[in-house]
Amino acid sequence: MRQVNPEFAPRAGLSRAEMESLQRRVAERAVFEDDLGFDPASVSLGTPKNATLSGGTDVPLVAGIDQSFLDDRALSAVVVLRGDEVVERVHAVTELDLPYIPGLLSFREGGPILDALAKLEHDPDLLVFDGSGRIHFRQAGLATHLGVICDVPSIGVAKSLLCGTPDEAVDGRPEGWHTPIRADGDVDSVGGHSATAETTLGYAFQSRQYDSRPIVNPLYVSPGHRVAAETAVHLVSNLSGGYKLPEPTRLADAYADEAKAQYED
DNA sequence: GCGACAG
DNA sequence: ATCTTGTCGC
Repeated sequence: MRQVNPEFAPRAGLSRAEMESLQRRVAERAVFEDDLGFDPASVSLGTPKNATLSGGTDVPLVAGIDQSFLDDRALSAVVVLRGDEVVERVHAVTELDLPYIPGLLSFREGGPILDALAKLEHDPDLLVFDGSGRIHFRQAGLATHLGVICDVPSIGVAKSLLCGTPDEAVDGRPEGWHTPIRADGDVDSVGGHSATAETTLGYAFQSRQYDSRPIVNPLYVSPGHRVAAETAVHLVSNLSGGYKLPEPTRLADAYADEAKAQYED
């Protein structure tokens, strides 16, 4: 798929200040409102195998993206779904030039992910990333950064909270429960995007819970680009199928491990 | 100086 | 993220 805004692509050799500055420019360009180009209700698993809805529009293509690692190389995996059907899987192995630094994840994994996305024959209507979108110090997490570069609607699904504060305690909640993640002092207001105590950056969302002991932590869902926080949770809910992680992410995760085996000596 | 932090 | 055995439950 094509990079509509390549000027935001993470380049190697930037200073920390330059990376943070680029993130602010990304956040200014990001749209945290619905501009999907498709009906969110048409995104679901268990959609009939036919590729067309009653209205004549195509069922949206949803891509799940995840990484695995081999020494100092990243393996980025992308799985594209139409309903519950896998229509394409691609992966790329890329040298890493940065360590993991909280807040700068897109500079470590962004390049590898773009390499994988470039191999796609199908153009996804929605990108689902493993990590944060707007829930980020400069409101430009991985999902936002890559969503803006591709100018495709995107969502961030993280397994832990980078910053911000949940409205309510998140422990032991039932499936389907969700509560806003509000901006706090760690979050900067950027461009037209405020970061007051009322600003909803995303949601904690309980996708799965068991009747028994081990309490499952919620997911932290946030808008990447061209989607509202409320819609992002709705979409992730629609993409959930019996497991904690939404299906696109779960399949990309499994594919990243599967493909990794082919490169291990 | 202290705290706190996606993958 | 990654390193890893057993164990509990549907």
